Amino acid sequence: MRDEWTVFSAKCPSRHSLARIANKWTAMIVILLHARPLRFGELHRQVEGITKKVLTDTLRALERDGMVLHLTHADGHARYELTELGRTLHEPLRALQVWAESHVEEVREAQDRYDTAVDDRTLG
Amino acid sequence: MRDEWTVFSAKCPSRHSLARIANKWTAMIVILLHARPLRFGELHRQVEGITKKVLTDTLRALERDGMVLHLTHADGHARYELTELGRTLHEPLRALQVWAESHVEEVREAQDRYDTAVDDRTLG
DNA sequence: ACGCGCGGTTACTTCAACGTCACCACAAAG
DNA sequence: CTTTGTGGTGACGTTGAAGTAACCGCGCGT
Repeated sequence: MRDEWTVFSAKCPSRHSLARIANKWTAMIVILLHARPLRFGELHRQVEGITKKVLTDTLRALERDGMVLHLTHADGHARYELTELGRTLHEPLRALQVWAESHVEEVREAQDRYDTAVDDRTLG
Repeated sequence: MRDEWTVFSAKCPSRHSLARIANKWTAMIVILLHARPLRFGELHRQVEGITKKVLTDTLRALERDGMVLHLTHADGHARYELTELGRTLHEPLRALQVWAESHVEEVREAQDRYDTAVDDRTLG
């Protein structure tokens, strides 16, 4: 491998990490787990639209990459929680959420402009 | 739509924005374009492993969402560049790159631990 | 005039993500 | 001891994202 070990080189391991964290499900799960450990069903309800399968797959992937732990608590229930490593992800991912929510209008307007421009071109 | 207008509600438009920006190709393109406007071929060479099709698709999507412009410069060549809106994305996405590149080792170790733990379980 | 590289587009294929549904172990409630 | 809810797993099908390859108009060099 050459010196520059960046996400821009296809085979650099950081490319895999980037793909894992630059992902909407990862972002939502990490943000929720940052507040407190959650049970499977709690996550499933809070992340609207995710299926049980995708939720389990994502949680397993996050466990494998060392961002999430699955631990049985004192009350006998298992909960998912962030590892040290996972905690360091919260700030950057939370920034994405903030961006997405605070620029909704600008994005919608841009889409409208783009779509009517395309319509004008195709319809003459 | 109810009051809470967050990425966690499936039909909130911010969910679409989150999906667009929480994406490895988006991240790489925005980071590169932040330095300076680039031509198609320059982007294609710098984002290793991306195909022309995926690159065009991603650029069109970013144009539509108001993050990127496609402008012909004084030298007669068209270049892609960030809009005002697109510039505001650089910092959060750059943070993802930094994270990915600086935690390569920790992630690799976690994967090793996870995989050997799974092996131990399945192989007895 | 001719080939060549650039910046795509298009048609078709492949593959990974995701959805659906059935099922299961376990625990608590009735 | 049946029923209900939780927390999954696994098989299977579908969709959408991405890969492949061929092609094309344009400008540039020769």
